[in-house]
Amino acid sequence: MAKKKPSKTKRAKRRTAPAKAAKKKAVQKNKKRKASVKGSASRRSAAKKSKRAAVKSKAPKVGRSKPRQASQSASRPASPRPAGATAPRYYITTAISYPNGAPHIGHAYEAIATDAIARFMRLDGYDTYFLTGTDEHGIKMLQTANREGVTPRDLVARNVPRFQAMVERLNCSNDDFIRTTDERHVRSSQAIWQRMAKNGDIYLSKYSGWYSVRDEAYYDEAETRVAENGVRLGPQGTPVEWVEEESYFFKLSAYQDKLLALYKNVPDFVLPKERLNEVASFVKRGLQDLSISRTTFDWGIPVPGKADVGKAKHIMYVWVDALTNYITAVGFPDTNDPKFKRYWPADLHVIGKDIVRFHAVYWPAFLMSAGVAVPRRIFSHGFLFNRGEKMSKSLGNVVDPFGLADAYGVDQLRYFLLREIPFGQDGHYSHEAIVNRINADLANDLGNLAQRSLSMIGKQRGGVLPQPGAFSDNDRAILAAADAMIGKARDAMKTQQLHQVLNAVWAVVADANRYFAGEAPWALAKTDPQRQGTVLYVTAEAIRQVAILAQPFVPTAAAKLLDLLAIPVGARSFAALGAAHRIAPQTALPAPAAVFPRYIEPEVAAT
RNA sequence: GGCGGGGUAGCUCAGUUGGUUAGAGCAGCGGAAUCAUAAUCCGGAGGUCGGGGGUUCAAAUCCCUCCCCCGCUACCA
Repeated sequence: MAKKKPSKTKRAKRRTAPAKAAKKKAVQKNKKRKASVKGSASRRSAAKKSKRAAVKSKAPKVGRSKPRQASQSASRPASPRPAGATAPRYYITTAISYPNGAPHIGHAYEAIATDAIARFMRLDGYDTYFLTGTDEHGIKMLQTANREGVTPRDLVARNVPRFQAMVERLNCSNDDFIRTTDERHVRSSQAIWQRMAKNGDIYLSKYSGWYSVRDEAYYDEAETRVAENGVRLGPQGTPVEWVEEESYFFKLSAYQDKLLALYKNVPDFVLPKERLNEVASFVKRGLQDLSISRTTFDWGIPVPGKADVGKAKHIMYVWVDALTNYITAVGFPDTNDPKFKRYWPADLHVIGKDIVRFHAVYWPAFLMSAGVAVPRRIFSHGFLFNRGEKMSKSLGNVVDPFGLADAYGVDQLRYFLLREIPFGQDGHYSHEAIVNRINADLANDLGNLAQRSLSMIGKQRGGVLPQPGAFSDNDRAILAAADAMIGKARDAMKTQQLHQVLNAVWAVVADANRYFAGEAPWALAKTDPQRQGTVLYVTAEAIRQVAILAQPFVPTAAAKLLDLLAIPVGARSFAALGAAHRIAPQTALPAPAAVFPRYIEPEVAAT
């Protein structure tokens, strides 16, 4: 996922190093079907690396960056929105992406996962509001623009559309795409600032430390050393000088107890759980006040009011500006806005593990100071690592979201990322792993099952779904397994275990294949047509439920499959699952067509 | 350095209030079937459960210790 901006506190530590690399491990292979029943999941520890990366300390804002994506798209195939005034509401967000470059797979992963959750909740009857967007201010943006000889505004105008296009390409169903350069966000940020100031939590002081012009970073004195010639050098070997800059500070230190109380009262405020433990221990050690403005550059939101102290013109530094996007989108500062009243506090902020602290510490503290409710949950996902270089060999640019989508298909990419990686843990992707999932789970297991059963109905049943006879024990068993999916899915979704949802659904696909092979309807065609009809009916019903539950993950293909089963668009929500809504017999079905094509290695041309 | 998590089949993992022959998926091997997207089904094989001690009638599961990996954090220079 992504990370965001760095933080800094007065002297901050430097850390610049980006993440490291990946671990090792090998690849996996697999082909055939997979699907196991129990699930496995384990999310346990997510390993990860990243830590450094995040903070930096440079002078002014600096960039955040990374993850998330956004955009609102209009496409969103299946996934009707129930909404309705009486429906429970669900507000979910991704972190906003830092568009100082092109979107990468980390942004795509976060967008896809968040979209799957949003679609799931919608299908389950929640009036869901899904937000994503871009975090456009900061010194990194300014530096990138300068390097390229354009203005920050030009840079943003050029890059943001790519993020919007990515979200659309990935078939994300976001309801809004916020940009921190939106006028609404400027007002919102200034409003929350004033609320915090009014509460007595903002004061003017000095942000100082050993600053390296070359590194554009502040260092702790301990990180510096004096060279033989008397020049003090930073860890990178560059000269540093003592700099004091006027800055506004937020009294984060005053929120230690309140934050600890929050973590204690809401044990699942941060998931996976290990992350909350880390955050809590960090807070317990004591919090320093936070520098929240800068005067050395101006690409940011101006600090409101009498902010211009002396000659210095302050702009907000990163976090206040960035985090506030979540309330801006629902109408803040107008707390009477219908959207604000309905959707805030957010139910879930999906973010990268590198920015957990900012969301679990700063954000709730800002909100408490401003007198606004805190979000209900922060879910931190892991990082993705490309295992091996095989991917780029014959596929060229596959590491970028658009390239991956072109090479494998959007549904296939979504399925792979959400099924292969326990949500919350780091994951690896490789061409082999993706192809295995596509062919084994999608093409062989589900696609082939649908194809063989539906084509049988087409060829031997005149395209009409048979009227079933009395159900046998085997019939009842597979139907019961299908009926039980939604319960398992909801259970897994309570803690965003997306891979477990898919695990439960595909376990039924495996059951259905065993059932189909065991009943051998192709043989029954000659010996017992009535019984064959029952088997085909039961199989179609199982596929129907699988397809409905697969919609959040593979929206386009699932919709296509439901079309093949002639399921009305209005009967595709989770409310249609279970024994009370069996597929209607004697319905004319359209001619079957492949829903999940098998991935065939492109001809290597080659020499 | 402190705290926390983890080292189980080729790969990804599940399994710990201790107890029959340690499980799944994928890969691999063999067989069946032939409706289907060279897909499906079945079966065997495959593991000193990181190493070493210990407790116990019995330990992957408990205790001690060592090695390695990862995360948060601290500090040393």
